[in-house]
Amino acid sequence: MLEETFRKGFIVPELPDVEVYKHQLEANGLRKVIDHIELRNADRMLGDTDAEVLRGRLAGHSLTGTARHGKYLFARIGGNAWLMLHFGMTGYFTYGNDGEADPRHNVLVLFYKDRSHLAFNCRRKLGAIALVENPEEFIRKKRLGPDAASLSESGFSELLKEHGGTLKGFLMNQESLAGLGNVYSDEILFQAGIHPRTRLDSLGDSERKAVYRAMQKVMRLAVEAEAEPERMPRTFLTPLRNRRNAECPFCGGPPKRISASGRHAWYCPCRQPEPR
DNA sequence: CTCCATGTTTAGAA
DNA sequence: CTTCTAAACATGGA
Repeated sequence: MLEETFRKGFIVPELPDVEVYKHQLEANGLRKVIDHIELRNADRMLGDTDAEVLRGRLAGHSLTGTARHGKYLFARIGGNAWLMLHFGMTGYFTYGNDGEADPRHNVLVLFYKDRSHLAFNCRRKLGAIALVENPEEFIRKKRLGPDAASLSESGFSELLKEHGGTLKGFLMNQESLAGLGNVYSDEILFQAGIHPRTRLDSLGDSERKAVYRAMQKVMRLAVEAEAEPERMPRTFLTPLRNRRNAECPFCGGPPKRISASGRHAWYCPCRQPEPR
């Protein structure tokens, strides 16, 4: 069996990507005994977690379940211990049999007794690896907002009313809403037909509802496309980012790029008019 | 060689 | 208090 790489190239993991990683972990990494693990150049990603303690908690044990909050993935080790992974800007999994291709920048490899292995590849090492006792407490300590995929429409509307600033900033701030980053916040606003610099206090009920519906739609379709831009619907803006001669799927014109909330926001004026 | 992409943390300004 | 901006981190690609 060939090495199976689930992600290649330059992809920035956000909620839909991490949801896909969660499915990969569930399909390939659970209920098999880990023989040993390898940590490579992972010191700065481990934070307070002691490498030897992590080694001891994983070797000889199995992962028994998964959880996700925002961009954080948790794998249950058993008892009161979870392995927490954050994919930063360049993280992804590979899975294969021992002795096969071993990509550079693997920071954590779980070698199973059945001679397969699951590797966490993190080229820029801006992600994180940790041993966590209680995911809920971890989420509280990080001050993360509610998971974007777990909110009801009314819960989302209330959340919008509790915060200020711009829509783009709200969607990207993990403390207001957990899971979305630069790429998907743009996609949601493009699908909703609302300008990224729209202020929260100027939104009406119908606009709050439109953002919620677009958020649900974008996340569902992105996961269905396994978070690969080229497999997303033709009406998505995401595959056109940073592409030369890109044409808006609705008007044929070139999408625009502006600075918003410290990032480059892509949008199209044909359906996202300047606010006020 | 420089600049850029991105998430998160931290610092500081308004 | 909130909101916004910018730098730092790592590293390959343009």
